[in-house]
Amino acid sequence: MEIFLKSVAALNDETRILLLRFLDVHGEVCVCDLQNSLGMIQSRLSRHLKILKEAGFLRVERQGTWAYYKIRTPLDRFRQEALQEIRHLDIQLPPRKKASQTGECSLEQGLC
Amino acid sequence: MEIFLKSVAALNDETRILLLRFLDVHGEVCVCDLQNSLGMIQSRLSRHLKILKEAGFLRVERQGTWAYYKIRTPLDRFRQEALQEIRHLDIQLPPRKKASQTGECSLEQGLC
DNA sequence: TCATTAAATCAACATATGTTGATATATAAA
DNA sequence: TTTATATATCAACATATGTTGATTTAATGA
Repeated sequence: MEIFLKSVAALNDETRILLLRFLDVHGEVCVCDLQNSLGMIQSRLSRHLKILKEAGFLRVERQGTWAYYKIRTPLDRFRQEALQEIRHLDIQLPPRKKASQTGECSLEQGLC
Repeated sequence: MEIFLKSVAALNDETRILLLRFLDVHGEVCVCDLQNSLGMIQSRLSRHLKILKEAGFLRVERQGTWAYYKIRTPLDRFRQEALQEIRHLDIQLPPRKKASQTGECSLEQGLC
């Protein structure tokens, strides 16, 4: 499918808009932290992150078992414009919980 | 719904992309001519034209029983950018059949 | 090797969206 | 008013997409 059509399809979901906004604000975030911050289950996040990545919005960098996602740079003109629109949306953005970095990301603490 | 989200939803369909491209090239076109040109049934066109209009892409002007649709001007930044992307898509655009203007648009000739 | 854990994938289900044919609405003309 | 015609809307159906819980995969460390 054309990359433009794929980009539009990727943008057509509120969960993915929230993800883009969150990553736009917080930079590089692992799936584990997204789970804790956004209160979403892992399979849901994994699905949406994949769609955004394949539409050219995100880049993923693996570090051990963690996968860190961030907005891809540079973005082409259309995706940049879309991101700008997303910045102007009235979104309640939950705070980032850095569970993985503080070692809280374990079964004992029930966070992941 | 936010107008941005509505715009994205409107763009997320190949029929509507084709309609935008067709109206971008041919200017003001009535539903009847769209039927003949694009080979689509009327209810399908009516649905998609409504969605594009409500997303701010199109304007409709009534003349008697005819409804002429065209790209709204001016378009805001994001929609303008989307239209530009659509101009670069590789779309097979069927020729315009001006049935309504040449009087061919009648039941006798089986065009409408 | 075995156990642990983060992330990806899968299967089942629910919801949303597009297509079609039929019907309703509205304008124009006889 | 009656008829014809362009467009809009509706109902039924099919397909696409999102959510969830379970399973699989892959990397790490004991």
